[in-house]
Amino acid sequence: MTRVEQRRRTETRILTAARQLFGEQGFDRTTIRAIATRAGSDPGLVMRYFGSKEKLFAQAAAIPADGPIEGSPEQIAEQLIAALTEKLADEPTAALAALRAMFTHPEAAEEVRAAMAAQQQQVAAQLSGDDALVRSGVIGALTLGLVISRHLVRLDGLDASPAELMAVAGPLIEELTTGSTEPGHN
Amino acid sequence: MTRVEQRRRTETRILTAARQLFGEQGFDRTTIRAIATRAGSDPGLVMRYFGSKEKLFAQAAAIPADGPIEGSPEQIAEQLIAALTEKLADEPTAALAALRAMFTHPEAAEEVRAAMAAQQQQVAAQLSGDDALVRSGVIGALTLGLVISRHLVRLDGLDASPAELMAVAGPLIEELTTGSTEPGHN
DNA sequence: TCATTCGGTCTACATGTGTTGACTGAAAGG
DNA sequence: CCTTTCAGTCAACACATGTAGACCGAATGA
Repeated sequence: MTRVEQRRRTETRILTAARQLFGEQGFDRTTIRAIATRAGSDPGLVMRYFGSKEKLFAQAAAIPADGPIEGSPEQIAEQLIAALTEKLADEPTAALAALRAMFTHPEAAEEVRAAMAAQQQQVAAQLSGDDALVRSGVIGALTLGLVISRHLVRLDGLDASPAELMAVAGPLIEELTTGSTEPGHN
Repeated sequence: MTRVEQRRRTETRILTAARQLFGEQGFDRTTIRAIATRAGSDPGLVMRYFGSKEKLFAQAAAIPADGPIEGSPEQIAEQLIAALTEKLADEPTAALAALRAMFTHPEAAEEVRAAMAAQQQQVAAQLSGDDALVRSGVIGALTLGLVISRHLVRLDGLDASPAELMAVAGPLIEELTTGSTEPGHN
């Protein structure tokens, strides 16, 4: 087996193991030794290939960017619902690591905040009413709450199929995007 | 100063410092030494008074139980909205520790899950429709998402006043409790 | 007043962690 | 074929942490 190929395989195994463990236990409770063991490798090698635990985490917990969101409020709602349905699908190991580490690891917190803020700005720009930012924020909060409740907390009713969940949550998002409170305070 | 009084004061200072630090940094990143320092005390004393870091955390991160929730769907909605408004108020240091530790500390996770499940069961029991459990679960998820987004993530639009937030989120809860999807699947 | 309790402080230990560096053997390439 | 490179392994170090125990001085109570 050629050397570059071998190296690539090992790096992949380490990265996969890191993603799993960071996602299962968070940053602090995950040790380099545990990652190496699960990857069938060695702590020293992990360090040599990724530099430090921090750098390894940065690579493992990168959040894949959502596609752009634009159009009329109805189209916005449609895209948000599609995106959320995807996030509720099973085994989203990619963002799980960042999500779990978010509360104890400052960099992960920034990662998540940035990802959420980006989507929120896009949505708010298309909504009318002076509470557009609040409404888009609530959309983000609802999304975050659903993902966390399902995948991290494993809350009782949230283990239903994505379709069933969206049958309940979908109308909420539509209401948040299209149903505008009239301008002017109460 | 009498001895019992002195002891009570010191214990209180330690418990307060513990709540703050656990809430700010989570369980793993909070050290006994840091707690002792913030409390103007000593690590050994913390151990002697609380037994272990685990026991101290258990006392510091106990979640105050919500009052019972019951009545017609309209009354349910009203009570849920009142409870959420309270949770969105500023400085909820009590549950913050448990909330932040939830994702890395198994016991804290159980604590939060139990608290949420309890409320969820009460709500679901009063709702009609065969998706009652899902709807009450989504209520819990929305609540969790809002609290986390506001206090932990500090998401952009969520720094509005509780009143403004509830003007947006309130109708969602009403819809989830009163607006029932008709029995029978789609 | 004198012995005792106990809040408080200090030091030390065992352990687990990230990280480093030396070493080994096989692939690479002239 | 011989030298160089490099993936992989092993042992060790420096450090932080939870925890235990010795010690000191003031409040307590007989």
